[in-house]
Amino acid sequence: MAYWLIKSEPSTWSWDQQVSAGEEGTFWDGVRNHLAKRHLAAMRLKDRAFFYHSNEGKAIIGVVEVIREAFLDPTAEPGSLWLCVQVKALSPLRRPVTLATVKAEPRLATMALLKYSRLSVQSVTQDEWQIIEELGGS
DNA sequence: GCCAACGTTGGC
DNA sequence: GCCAACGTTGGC
Repeated sequence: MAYWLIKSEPSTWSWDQQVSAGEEGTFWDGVRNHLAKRHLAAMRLKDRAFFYHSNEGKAIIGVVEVIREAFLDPTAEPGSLWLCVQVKALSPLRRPVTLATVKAEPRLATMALLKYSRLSVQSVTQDEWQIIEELGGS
């Protein structure tokens, strides 16, 4: 199983909204960056992703599961090849892991979140995943 | 093919 | 509100 991190501004799409979407989940659409697209394409059913609130919140707040692998993003211009996946909320972290906490943890110094702060779909290593789950209280 | 201008993202 | 990082656009 692979691990990811997806970002959303809570004013656009929040963790609470993701939870409200329930088992059906939602299309994770609107990604318009080629590296992010490659990550979407590499996602497999049952992969997990951290849900990160950017701008307001600045914290990893929950975990989602990939419930449909990459398909053409219906919100993209006709003819373009942007992709999206479908995800559903799995569980919140008991304690959100803030950006400050990630920065303060030496073992997370190489995380994409710090290095490529503007990338909206990032991959997460298994080590990073476990450390963040620990920090999040699970 | 280079690079300046500009728009967007996202942290502070 | 500012600004750094980065992607895109368009003139040359």
